[in-house]
Amino acid sequence: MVRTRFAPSPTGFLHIGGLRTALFSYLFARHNGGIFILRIEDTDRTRYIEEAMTDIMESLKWVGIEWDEGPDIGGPYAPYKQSERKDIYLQHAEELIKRGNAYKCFCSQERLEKLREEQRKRGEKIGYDRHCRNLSEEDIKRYESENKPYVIRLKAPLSGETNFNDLIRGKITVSNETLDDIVLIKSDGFPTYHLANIVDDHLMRITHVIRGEEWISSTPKHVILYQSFGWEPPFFAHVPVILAPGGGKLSKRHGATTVKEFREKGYLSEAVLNFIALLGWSYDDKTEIFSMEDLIKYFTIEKINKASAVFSYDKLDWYNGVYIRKKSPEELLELGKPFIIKADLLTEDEIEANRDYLLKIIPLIQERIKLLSEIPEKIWFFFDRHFEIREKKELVPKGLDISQALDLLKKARKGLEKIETFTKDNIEEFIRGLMEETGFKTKQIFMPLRVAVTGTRVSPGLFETMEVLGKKRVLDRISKAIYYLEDRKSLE
RNA sequence: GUCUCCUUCGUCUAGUGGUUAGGACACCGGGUUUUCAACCCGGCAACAGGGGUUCGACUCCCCUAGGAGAUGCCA
Repeated sequence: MVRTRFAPSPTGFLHIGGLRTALFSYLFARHNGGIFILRIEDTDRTRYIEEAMTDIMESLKWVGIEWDEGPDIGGPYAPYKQSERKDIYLQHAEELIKRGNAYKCFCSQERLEKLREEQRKRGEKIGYDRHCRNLSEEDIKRYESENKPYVIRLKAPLSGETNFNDLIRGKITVSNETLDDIVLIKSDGFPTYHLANIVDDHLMRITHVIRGEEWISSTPKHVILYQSFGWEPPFFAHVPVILAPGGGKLSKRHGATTVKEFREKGYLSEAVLNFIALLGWSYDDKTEIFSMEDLIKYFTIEKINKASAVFSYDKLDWYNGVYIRKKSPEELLELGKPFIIKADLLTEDEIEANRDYLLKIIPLIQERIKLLSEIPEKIWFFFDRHFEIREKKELVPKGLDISQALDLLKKARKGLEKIETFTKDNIEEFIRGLMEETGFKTKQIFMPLRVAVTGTRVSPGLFETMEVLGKKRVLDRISKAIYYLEDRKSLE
């Protein structure tokens, strides 16, 4: 039985890179009918952020990643929060000391810093000098009786080499001389990532460790840890990182970085999911659109790329447009609601009261937006409370003068008024006729009407827009434009 | 500095010794058209460099360069 886990530390909101690592881990488990576990690695209380755990869970759920065991739902190997498992790690570290594979180190942090500084200065390999590795029994006893603070370190082999087989990169070998005696238990009694992670992965029967490539250089030490316990290590797969456009880490400077931010900017979860799945993984040479179901069906580790991928906001935007166009008006309205409210366009109650109207508006803008957050700016003019002719000058397009525009608007008002059933087909029939009658070019006739009715020169199709607005609004707005032009008689 | 990993169009990628090196995004051009989109058609554009191995290398090996990560009582 395949068992994978996502093991974030709650030091901030879930990053898009973390989401992808979680996704790959999740997909692998699901593809193989296995179990996916969420484990919170909160062993660094100095960086702990209260809201982080909630955010991580909400972000995962948002894209449809669901765990079978986790801190909120428990499971056969609970608890799934490392701060609640402190004793387990301590016991294991002591076990290692007994086996002669770990030792107490009484070196102060000051000494270690000084040591590193000197090593750097002399251009030597930087790392712990194993000062306490062979302390005599008496020294240890003495320090202990003095209550001197200590950490527990792993005794790494001094010679030979350690290797492991990475499912993505193949065999990775390091010379043991380059290894350090890593800290297992900190002086505050909390375990480090290395210990807690290995102990939990073993205890929780994790079969495949799928994590970011920043862990590659730690893995040999982890392998030694497994060996020291006499445990069989799991399979490892280190997935490439996501880079910012131009290289380097993805940061706020480039745009959204946390899942929460993407959500708030108006990205759809399907788009984010589809996009990140294809960042470092591919199915074939042509398929671009994948649902979660598709991903589960097709996902294999072999198709994960070795090289890191650069994040492309352009492509994400394209995906978002694709998924927005797939939505029904009802769904899109539901998704757009928070954005409409946030932009102060309508209140929650107003949205409900205008539900049918909005459902007719949505299809008109659906293929014109890439982000949900663009909805308010595309539909504002449908609401009288906000309506104004924003681009008044455009009432009189190039090639027409004011009196011609006025004449046109008046004729249009008159004709539109006569239309009994105000449908786009009937409107079109009339306006086409008006074109013939006046002899004006299409642009010259559409633009004054478009500006009068929608307030700006960019809008959805005129006939559909008019139909949705309804006869009364259309006529009122045309009248408004006429009064404006008559009043001015000139447009400076 | 040392160690490890990585390297196909601007970007995401397909490719597993013999291909006109394919697709997608972006970009450019055209079509449709009522503005903006959407849509359709077309175009631009890549095997980091140098050595090998081989009848033949994008594919295998080595070196160099570039990039990334690690080098923490952070994960």
